[in-house]
Amino acid sequence: MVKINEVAAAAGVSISTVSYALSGKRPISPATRRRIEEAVRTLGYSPNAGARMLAGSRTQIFALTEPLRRDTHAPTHMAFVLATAVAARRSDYDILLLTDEDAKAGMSRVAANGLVDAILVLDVAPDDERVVLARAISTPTIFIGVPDDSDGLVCVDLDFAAAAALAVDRLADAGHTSLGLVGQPDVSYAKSNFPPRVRSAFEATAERRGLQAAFGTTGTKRTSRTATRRTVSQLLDAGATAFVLHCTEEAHAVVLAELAERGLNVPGDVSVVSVGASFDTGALATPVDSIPLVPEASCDLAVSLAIRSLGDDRPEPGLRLIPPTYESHGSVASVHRAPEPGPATDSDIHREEAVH
Amino acid sequence: MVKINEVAAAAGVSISTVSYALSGKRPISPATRRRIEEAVRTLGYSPNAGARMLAGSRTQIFALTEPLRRDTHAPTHMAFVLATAVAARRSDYDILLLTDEDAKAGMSRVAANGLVDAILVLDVAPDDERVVLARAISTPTIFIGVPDDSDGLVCVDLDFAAAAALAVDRLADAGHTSLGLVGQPDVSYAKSNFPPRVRSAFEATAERRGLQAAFGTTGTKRTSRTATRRTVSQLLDAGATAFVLHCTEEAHAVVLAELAERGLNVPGDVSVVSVGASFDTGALATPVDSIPLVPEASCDLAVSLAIRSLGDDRPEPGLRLIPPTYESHGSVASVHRAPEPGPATDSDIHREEAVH
DNA sequence: TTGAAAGCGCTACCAG
DNA sequence: CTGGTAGCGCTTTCAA
Repeated sequence: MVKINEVAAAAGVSISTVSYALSGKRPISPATRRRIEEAVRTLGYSPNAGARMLAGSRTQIFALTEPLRRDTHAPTHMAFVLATAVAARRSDYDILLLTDEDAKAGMSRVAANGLVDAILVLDVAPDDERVVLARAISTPTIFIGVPDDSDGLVCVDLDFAAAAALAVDRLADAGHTSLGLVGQPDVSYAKSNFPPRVRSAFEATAERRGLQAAFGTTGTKRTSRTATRRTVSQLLDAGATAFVLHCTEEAHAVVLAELAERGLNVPGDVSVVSVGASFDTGALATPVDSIPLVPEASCDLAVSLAIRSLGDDRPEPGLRLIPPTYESHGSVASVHRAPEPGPATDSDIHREEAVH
Repeated sequence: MVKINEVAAAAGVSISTVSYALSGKRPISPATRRRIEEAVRTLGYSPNAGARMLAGSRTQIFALTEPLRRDTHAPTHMAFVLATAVAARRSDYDILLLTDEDAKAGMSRVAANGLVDAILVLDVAPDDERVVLARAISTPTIFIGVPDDSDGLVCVDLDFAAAAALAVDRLADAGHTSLGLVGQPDVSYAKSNFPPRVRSAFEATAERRGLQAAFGTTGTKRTSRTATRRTVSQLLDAGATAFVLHCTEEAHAVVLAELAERGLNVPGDVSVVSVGASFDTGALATPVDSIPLVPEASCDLAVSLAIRSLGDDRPEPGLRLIPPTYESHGSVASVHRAPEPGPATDSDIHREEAVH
């Protein structure tokens, strides 16, 4: 492994000059800079990571903690890991994986031994145990996701509540008066932080707009075809003319297939909007309007906050909620014929039932 | 961050004694050892990672390179990453993620700057570009998967060929004379290293045993329900009375559903064996015999080889193929009635058709 | 069984 | 604009 003194010798300068040329922390004459860069290239020099850490107290490594529970949706998770890694590399950072059985052990360790400059927290649970730990350590920590108690933390996420509200508003504007939400498997409402946010915003906005709102999940522990089908039919029975989907790609496909089988046309008979999907809903059998969850958006922001945490303008603690965007794919249509007013009672209007 | 001299002071010994007590590289009297451990605990000492790297030239970090192509099957991939991380932590190693757009860049970098002690290569392609690089760098590199040209490399993998052969043999022993292989999406046969190994061993063993063998994939770029269904019916049309499955969990479910819909009973009418699955085939609607791919097996071995590479008994280059194991779940039955010998010609016997 | 001290390769301060 | 050099915190000889 070639070291800095060899580069210095090859370029005919001192090692401090090489160091400064590489870090850009002080002006170097174009001539010497060129000679140094030349030497670096021909010798294939790359500064020793350990020495750098020790001397500079910057490791150029971020830890990424991910509990990897059994019910984690692998594709989405992978998209976040990838997006984080790419964003980090853009700023010359590497990612150290912390998949500890006991998430706290890994975080404490890297916080204590100075292996990483900051910690990024993925797959945040409502009552995440990493929250208390983050407050205790001095290593800057950024949450990608919002725990119940986010006091004093720096958190980044899609504004799921606004996304759900946006979906409901669009459908309401199109004249729909009865909506159905096809949600995640039951377990996600306890273990993850965002499904509940979607659900309550869905219900609250529907209530505000005076719409009927029904809710159903796509399984117990994981997405199941039969549970999804059952939910679709129950939501239809409840009178839904529009669906909000907050579920896996497979569940999207099942919902669309189920509607097609019943001869229901999208958007002719039923309108559909997807919320928080991180795959391309335009590529489904029936393209579906989407208010997507964009991993790159959250992860880029998280990385830039992590980097800022190391400098002077440390970011204020608080939530950074990314505003939702609406992608049209033609799956929402206005309701033209007046809705047949059945013998609806007041209590029906605000009904919201869990279907499992 | 508390440092070694503080521990030494607290324990009333020299810093070298602390260092040796922690590394166990020389005998320490029980009394001093106790005092040191005590001090370490109360002070919460953890040796500075950078200093350790610099002085000891051991980083306690392994790089894990994973190209993360679009067609990567996320759940399987995640299982391997997790298994690697867990195995590494057991030996006090952390995992640095290398998801570079350009895999080679990351590997060269960590090899040049000494950030990692060894590199683990995941998701190996037949003509993987990381192969040439691995030969060029001095950082020990372990492949989890087998590239076409594995000369001089240390590779670990399930013996997919033996697994496929075992499946065919079991079915042949049960009296089946016509087998169908439900494989991966087409693209995997070019981009991945193991699907071709399964397919060719399947065909070769069938030929050796004098069986008919037909082959079909589960999609073009990714697993699709319709493609899988079509393959099932084409294999049945080809006369298959037994299926070997080498596909995703979803595809397994589709195959079983398709058989059930046709009133075909498993194992009464059709026998089924799964090869290379890393999920629980016993938990499917119809439990299926399995010759599983166990991520832990490959990853544990890979990690132990990586560690050995750092010591004196460096492992010889070469393939370490893990022998397959057979898990019964009752999905294979003997064929009792003699097979009706249709007007089979010689060319039919060895027919093998790709169904897409 | 224990200590003292020489580096590991780099960053960043102090000089010039 | 450029050099010299003192550490960074640890591991590991060399001595006792």
